[in-house]
Amino acid sequence: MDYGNLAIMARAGLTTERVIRAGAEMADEIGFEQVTPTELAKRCGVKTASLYSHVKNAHELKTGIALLALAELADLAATAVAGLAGKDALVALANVHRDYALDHPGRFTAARFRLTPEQAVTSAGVRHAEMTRAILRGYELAEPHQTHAVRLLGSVFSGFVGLESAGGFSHSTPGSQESWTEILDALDVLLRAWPRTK
Amino acid sequence: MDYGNLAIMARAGLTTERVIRAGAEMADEIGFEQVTPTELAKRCGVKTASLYSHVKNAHELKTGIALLALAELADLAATAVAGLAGKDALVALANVHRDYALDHPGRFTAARFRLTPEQAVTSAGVRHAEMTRAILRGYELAEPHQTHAVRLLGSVFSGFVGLESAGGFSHSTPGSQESWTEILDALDVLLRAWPRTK
DNA sequence: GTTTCGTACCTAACAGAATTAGGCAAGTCC
DNA sequence: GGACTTGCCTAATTCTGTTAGGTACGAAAC
Repeated sequence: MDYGNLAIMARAGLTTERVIRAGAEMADEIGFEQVTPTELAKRCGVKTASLYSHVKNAHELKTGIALLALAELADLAATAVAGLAGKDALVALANVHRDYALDHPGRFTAARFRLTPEQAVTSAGVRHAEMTRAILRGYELAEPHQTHAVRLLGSVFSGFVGLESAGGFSHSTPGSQESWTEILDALDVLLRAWPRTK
Repeated sequence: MDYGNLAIMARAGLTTERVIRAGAEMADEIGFEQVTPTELAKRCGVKTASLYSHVKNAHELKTGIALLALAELADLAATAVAGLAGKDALVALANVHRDYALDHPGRFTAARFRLTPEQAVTSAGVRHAEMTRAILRGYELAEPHQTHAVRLLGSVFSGFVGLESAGGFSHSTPGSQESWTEILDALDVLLRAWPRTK
């Protein structure tokens, strides 16, 4: 065995948590799809095989990043909407999603990583639904309309931000920021005039 | 060389088009991410290396499937909305997206594959935007509101269908179909009462 | 009918990624 | 100081993506 480099061979001191956190940063820099055990090991200053002490395999690594992103996003959302109601809360929640996607593109796509049903119910995904439901209190929507509205908002946030970060709006005018503010205005109007025909 | 199997070694007769079409079917069966030259070659009854006569590499294969899906979807949308206006057109266009995603999950995620700007403008993606714009004629929205509305509709279609096929709505009541119809009702209301404050 | 030619397909080889097995050694608890 | 845990390593295996170069099928040219 080669002990020539003992002095610089200090342990990296990795844990599962740190590995996943490093993976999340890597996703933001080079893209979620490009996150690979080999590349992540290089970043952690460790041989590839050593990662497998902390993470079972590549798929579990990605799952871990997805769960981390969902939790982070839920935390940000919770503090953003605290103390707000009505349109202010709506705008705050919406912007949390958009800003997160712009600041952390890799984590954002990770958050859309397909989870198993068991993982999904354990994840922070449920907190997102609860939070969306919370901001709808100001609009006085009874069930089942409230659930439908929750799903609409989730769809718009996820859809708009997904299209925007995929470059879908970048080659036409006006800029996406204008559309975003007007769409939020429109959603506010819609939630107050929600059709309750049934 | 081994000529023992000459009788069953007839040429597969592949072309770029057929390879991509086979890839699209494969995506629907096993998922877009799992579409790989190795696996596709098996399906085509050909050695892996032989695919590279028709497709430059794995990434170009995926791009080809994405462009195919976008074109198919645009064709379906065009015939679905032909002769319709107002809410009928809105519902028809929306359902084309949802039905396509349910029938062809692999192709649907392929349609969201990230393209280069050059590919994007050449793709059928522009036809989608034009079609959405067309169904908005019935709502008499002037620019720039029309563009904002186009983007909202795109976001809702893409977002809802994406969440639904990822299982996002499958563990709560009511069923996603109910939300879908109510959301379309709501969008119709919204488009007629679109805020034009500026 | 033979020659010519393009190309669909092959074999062979390699690089890189994921994964497993087994071993050393660094820090910890007595 | 000895024993135990575990973080990290080396080594080997397998699988996928990709390139290079060759062979034969099918059609068109002569």
